Amino acid sequence: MSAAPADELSVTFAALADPTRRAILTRLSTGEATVGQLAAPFALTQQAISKHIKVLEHAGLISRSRAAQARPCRLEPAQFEYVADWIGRHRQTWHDRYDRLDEHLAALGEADPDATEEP
Amino acid sequence: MSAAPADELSVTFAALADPTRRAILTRLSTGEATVGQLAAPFALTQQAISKHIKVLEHAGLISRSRAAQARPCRLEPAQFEYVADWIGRHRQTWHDRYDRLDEHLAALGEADPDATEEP
DNA sequence: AGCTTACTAAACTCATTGGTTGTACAACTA
DNA sequence: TAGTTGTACAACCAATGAGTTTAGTAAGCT
Repeated sequence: MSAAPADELSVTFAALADPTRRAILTRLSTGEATVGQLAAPFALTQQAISKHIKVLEHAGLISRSRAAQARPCRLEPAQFEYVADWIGRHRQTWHDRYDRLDEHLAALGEADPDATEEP
Repeated sequence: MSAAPADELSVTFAALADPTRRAILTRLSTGEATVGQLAAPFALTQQAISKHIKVLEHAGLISRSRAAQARPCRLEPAQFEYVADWIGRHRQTWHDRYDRLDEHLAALGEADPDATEEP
């Protein structure tokens, strides 16, 4: 049955949900690198890394240029902003609620039976 | 061959990589809700939602209590902080590099053929 | 006790994913 | 030109994931 037609956020989160790909991103945060350079630290075939890179590229997290035979990769920050934004909004909403709950608990701490509340 | 033994960050990102689950989280950011309440808006069986909830709980993004037969769910903010932190660090690193690259390009009045760099 | 409500568990599809090998191809090097 | 380097593509496989149906449990209602 399979799920949704792959919305952008899902694709991006899915791309981040793999330690190998996150390691690649971490490596790229120190500068551009070719597929071979990225593959070197891993006990995986170059083809496997190539696939991971394709996933990251498709998610918009990296982009690639061309330099002779090499295809150097670099981070694409806009997509990071995108996911950071989504997370941030949810975190914020929670904090808002938490603050209200805090007030509420503080109010209850006064042992005032008049304190009525609702969701 | 299957990859890693599911590190925490991977599990959490994977949990976020589904629009249904993100919708559930969005709903929960407006307050606690039971499985039935969470299932209502979706064209999915309640069992499917129950599975999604289990995934979110396993990822530490939500927690559940008990109220009669109901199992109300609520957001668990610590995990949001965790992923926000990871994203934030990478975004920051990139910004640092971008700044340096900027300086670098500015400093580069004329051609320097091999400007390779590393950590 | 029996019925209903709210949920969980198990068994089964089917599609996707992460990995492999083997091959191909384009761009440099000798 | 021939050989090497850097990468991609295709076919395949095992494991996971998202969904279903069918039961099963547990708490409240009458």
